[in-house]
Amino acid sequence: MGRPPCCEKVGIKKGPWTPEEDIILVSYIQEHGPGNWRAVPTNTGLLRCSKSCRLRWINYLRPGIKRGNFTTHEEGMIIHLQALLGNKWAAIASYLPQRTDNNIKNYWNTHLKKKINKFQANLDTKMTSDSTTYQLVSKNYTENSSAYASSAENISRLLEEWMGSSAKTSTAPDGNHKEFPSIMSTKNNRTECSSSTRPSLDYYRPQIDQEDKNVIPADEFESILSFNNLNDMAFEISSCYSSKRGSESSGTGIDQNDLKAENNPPLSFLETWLLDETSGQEVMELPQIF
DNA sequence: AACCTAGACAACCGCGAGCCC
DNA sequence: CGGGCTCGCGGTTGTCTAGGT
Repeated sequence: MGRPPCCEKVGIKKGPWTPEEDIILVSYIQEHGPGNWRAVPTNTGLLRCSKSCRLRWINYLRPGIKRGNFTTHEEGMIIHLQALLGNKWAAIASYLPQRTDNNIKNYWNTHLKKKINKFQANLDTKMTSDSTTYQLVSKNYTENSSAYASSAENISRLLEEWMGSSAKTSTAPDGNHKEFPSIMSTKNNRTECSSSTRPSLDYYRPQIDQEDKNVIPADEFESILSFNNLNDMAFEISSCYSSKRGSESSGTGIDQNDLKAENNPPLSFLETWLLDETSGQEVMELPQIF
């Protein structure tokens, strides 16, 4: 077919955007709105291809983009959504409205994948027993995520078993994050949930090797996987789900605030949501396990 | 001080889907 | 129906910078 590659035209600039270019692009979009990217370079005089303009806007200049460090809450959401959805960064980003798919993808590749790999390596070296649950946790975080996510049944089973054998709550301090100047600033509205009835995760937690700087601190990892994070994620997903369905969900009589307040196992809820989404059922019920 | 290396993030590329004519 | 165009997504590469030697 031989479609000419993007930005192959002579005179098209590549590389990092300058502040001047950003200003031109933002000014144009403020006036005309995003879209019709083909016309942007022509009308602005920018020596960039339309695709580059679009990416610059979406990934960097668009209002509402939160930049800087990810919070542990966001990390937890990404980890579990990645396990559920695979490398569907756009889908994952839809649950983190302040983050772009590119941002999440980069963060996954540079931070989270390593963290999980280190955690797994640590588990492999430290845990020699043949615990069923260890195998479950280990399996959960090392299998190819895409293949793993391909089976809703498998997801359901693993998550349910995993939740059934976890998890101890730990306070997850939010990491510092910088807000993009002059853009929407949103704070996490987090609700603490009691977890007194849940068994300790200590058994599955990696042993701490003080001399090994590569080992992820157990507290940090646990905070990522903490019940609070999972519960928040379930709540946020349920909110999105609710907004997707609009009046349908109100017909179920389920109050999303109630969902959060009642300590429902979040992954069971996720599982329900996932399966429900797949089957197209109208009624969403929350199993009471604890 | 110079060089090297790894980490972090921005930007690019190739491909596919959807739309329009 | 088919071809061209545009947009969006996911993978990959490029660039910058901080830390180490």
